[in-house]
Amino acid sequence: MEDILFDFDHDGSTDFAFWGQMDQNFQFQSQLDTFLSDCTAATGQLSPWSSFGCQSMFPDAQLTFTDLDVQSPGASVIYAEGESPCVDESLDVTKHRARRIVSHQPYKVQRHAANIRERKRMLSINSAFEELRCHVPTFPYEKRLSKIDTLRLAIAYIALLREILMSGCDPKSYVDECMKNGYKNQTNAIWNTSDLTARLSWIKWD
DNA sequence: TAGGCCATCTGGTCCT
DNA sequence: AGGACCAGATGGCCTA
Repeated sequence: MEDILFDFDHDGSTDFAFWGQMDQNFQFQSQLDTFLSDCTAATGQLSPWSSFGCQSMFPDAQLTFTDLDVQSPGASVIYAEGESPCVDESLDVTKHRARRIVSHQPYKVQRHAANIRERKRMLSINSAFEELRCHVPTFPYEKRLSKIDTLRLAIAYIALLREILMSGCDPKSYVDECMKNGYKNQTNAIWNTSDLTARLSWIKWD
């Protein structure tokens, strides 16, 4: 489980923070869309996201309207020029806090949003890798290919398929021939050709 | 325990 | 201006 923190500054005067325990296996994809759209829709009022969406995403989460530096774990506070932490409990404290937070909250909000977009982007890249893994030949007992191995094997596989096409031979007999005699047109092959042809031998060609 | 792989955060740059 | 893309840094997990 990982501690996470979301903080917001909607209209420059209101500030609230959210944090809770997040399961590492949390399925982001669908939730991210909701999160981003709710962030966009958020106004000075308590948003649907804060009261409902968060709780559905993070069952044991806490939602508070509070001063970030007091309650949020690990949150850093940037003080405005000439300011220092104040212990006065007057109304000025509220203004002081608001001004202090305003100075850095917009950046943090943008950064959180950018982080989420980046995570979403990486998810789409990873799903593409998963799809690619399904299209490259692997041994039944082989462990999951890494990203770099997936790319290299895919390159070698495409090259070999091109060779098969150019040769006009029966694919299976071409692979058998490669197994026996080695792959003749191997150039700059990062992926070991015998590995590739051995993988291809597992393919049911008919 | 070192090295490989991966997810995430972050700041910079480019593009729309 | 905001989002997409990218690469570097960092830390966690797993395996030899």
